[in-house]
Amino acid sequence: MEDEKAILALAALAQSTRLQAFRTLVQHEPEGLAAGDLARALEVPQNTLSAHLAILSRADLVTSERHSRSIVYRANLPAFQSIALFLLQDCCGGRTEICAPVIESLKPCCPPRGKKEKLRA
Amino acid sequence: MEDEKAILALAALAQSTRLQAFRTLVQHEPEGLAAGDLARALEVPQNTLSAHLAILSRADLVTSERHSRSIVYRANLPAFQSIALFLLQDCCGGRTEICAPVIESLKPCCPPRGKKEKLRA
DNA sequence: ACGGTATTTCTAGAATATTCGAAATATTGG
DNA sequence: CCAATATTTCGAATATTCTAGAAATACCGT
Repeated sequence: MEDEKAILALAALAQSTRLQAFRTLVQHEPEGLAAGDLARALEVPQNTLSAHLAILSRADLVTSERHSRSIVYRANLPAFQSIALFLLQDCCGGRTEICAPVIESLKPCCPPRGKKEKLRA
Repeated sequence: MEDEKAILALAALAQSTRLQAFRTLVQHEPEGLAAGDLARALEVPQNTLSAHLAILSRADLVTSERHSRSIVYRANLPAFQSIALFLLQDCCGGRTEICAPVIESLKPCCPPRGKKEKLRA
């Protein structure tokens, strides 16, 4: 991932309405959420949200698909993973020991495979 | 980590000079780099870089310490880890299966330190 | 085709960000 | 204290972002 893409994505998430929107879309994976429903959920005018969704879309963090009258938005999880990876590798690239703690912290949240969901803690 | 802090950090990194600056500081851990040296390395006027460093600092992504005449900046790696964690957990919170691939991708980059070395809880 | 619904585009004002020269501030050595 | 060095603050020009009302566009059911 090139810097420009990463910057686009970071900037897209660096705004409260958009961060909330992305979060909400993640929670509604994989069904997605119509633009209007999302606007209602976030209590934001539809045209304002539309602008934010356009920014998230340009950053490739969300995808959209028309479903009859509505346009259903979905979080683009692979793209999001790429951003996270880019950030961490950017830092790991120089310093191997930096990411290990992050991985450790992540494990309880995301059992890499197999084990039952222990995450109810 | 609250949203506001995360947004501050994301916005701080969502700018090419600042992203470069942070990256460079990570590579110079743990010695750090004087503001002037960093400006020279990035080929940016000192006062311009100063403004960017102030933003990174306000976002808690870098720390600074005076060393005689120079002010030495360092990447705040724990804070950076928090951001990465925040982003990933934000997403993992709703969807457990999302982070696993990220962890997988991260492993080759950051061997979990063969030893059980429990990096400082 | 018409009326109703869903979403986006247009537009514009206010707020914020970026850049950098010039001036100001802090620190050290003599 | 003075001169030299390192960094930050100030000021101003330019550019971008955020917001939302109004208008336009796309779609569906009848």
